[in-house]
Amino acid sequence: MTVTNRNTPTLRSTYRHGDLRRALLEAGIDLARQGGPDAVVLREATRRAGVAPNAAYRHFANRDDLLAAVRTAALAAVAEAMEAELAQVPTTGTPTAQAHAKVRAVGAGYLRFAHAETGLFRTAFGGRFTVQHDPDPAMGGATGLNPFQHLSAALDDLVTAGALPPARRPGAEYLAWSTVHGMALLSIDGPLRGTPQQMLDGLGQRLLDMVERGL
Amino acid sequence: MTVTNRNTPTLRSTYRHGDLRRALLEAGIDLARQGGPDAVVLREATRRAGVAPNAAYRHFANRDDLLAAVRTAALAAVAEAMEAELAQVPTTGTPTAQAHAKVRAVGAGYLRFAHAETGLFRTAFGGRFTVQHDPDPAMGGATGLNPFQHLSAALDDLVTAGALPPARRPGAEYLAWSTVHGMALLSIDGPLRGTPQQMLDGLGQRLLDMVERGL
DNA sequence: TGTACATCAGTGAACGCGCGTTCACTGATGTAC
DNA sequence: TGTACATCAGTGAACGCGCGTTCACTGATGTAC
Repeated sequence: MTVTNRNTPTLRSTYRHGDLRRALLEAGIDLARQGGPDAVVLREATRRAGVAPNAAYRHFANRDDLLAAVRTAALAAVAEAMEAELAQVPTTGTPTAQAHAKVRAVGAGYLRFAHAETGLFRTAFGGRFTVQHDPDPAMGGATGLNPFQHLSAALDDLVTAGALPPARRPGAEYLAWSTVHGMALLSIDGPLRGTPQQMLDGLGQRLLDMVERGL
Repeated sequence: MTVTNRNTPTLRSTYRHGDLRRALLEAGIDLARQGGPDAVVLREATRRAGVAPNAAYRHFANRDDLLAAVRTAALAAVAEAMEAELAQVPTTGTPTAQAHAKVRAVGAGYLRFAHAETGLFRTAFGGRFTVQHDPDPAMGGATGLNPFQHLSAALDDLVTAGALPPARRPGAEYLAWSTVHGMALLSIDGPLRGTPQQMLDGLGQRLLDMVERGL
């Protein structure tokens, strides 16, 4: 692992702390998990890492830089939740049925993540955010696809299976995403807050029915 | 207007400032309009009203109390946007057509408001919020209906007109609201940010098509 | 109508808070000879 | 292998900031007689 090369800048294999960057990032993720993006406080992260406040500046340009790293991790976690749902889609059944199931899996993963990991969800999608259109290993699970790309892929499958007219494909991800994003937020901050998971799941399924019929 | 009664606490008709409560509230609304809920800063509101910071405590219990008043005003503004759209629904046409048009009007009002008054929208629906189920003059326009109640009424009309099976009515407001809420947020904070109003309107119409078909 | 009094809206000054960030530093580690 | 040196991760102390909020006050206004 430790390859020192005369011609390239020397990379130290260890730091005094061990791996302070990772420790700070993980503290940040924990803070986000509990309190959303505003809870990602640089000083608190250093406190949890057992280090002086300014030590963070060796690893992150500033507080926003740390927050951005936390957000990337949160996006990856959303992608993993989707992948967990996708993995449960049976490979039996018609291509059409499978394609529909995949779209539902992506949506259900999103909704369940929002409910189970509220703080991380709000960190990923709570403030301003954009989506990348190219796979990025940092943002996905095994596949390297981010949440948006999982949705796109599922919709493409729907077209391939003949379950969605190609003419309706453009922009469809924004319609589907809107739907599921809205319910996620209503269930976190809005009037659906406090609704038991079971009812939320039922409502989520009705929502996905609506999208299937409506797209 | 000034009725002084021996048996009830005396109500002064004027204050030194004139009406500091209103001045602070309006400053707060202005701050929210420009920067969302976090921008509603008590000290800044007093600055704009030309008054010492602590003067606010004569009229609001604390900063949260001021924010709550601003939020109520923001909700009323959303309701008014909906009412403006509803007023344009032609009274000709079948009851079914009218009912559909009303649902669309409510949705379009919501989406347009989110785009035109981003800060107020985020103040109304950005953080934790609940909806009242009883009309409250403070929250509505002429009707006193809040945004949620407008949506409910429109869906009821859809059932009455026979365009929505009664069995599907319960919970339908959450499905419809989710859809439109999600797009509103994607167009404010998400990947739809910066999309021109015209395209957003088109996407919004497709979204409402989807809801109509899917409900 | 005039005067003494009570009310209470707004003042002026100060508080503690926790934050992000900068500075000059120190001393453990890796490197060159 | 040993020694002198350079690097740079983490330290310690301090900063200015703007915030919400509390305190004792003052003086314009309305009220009672």
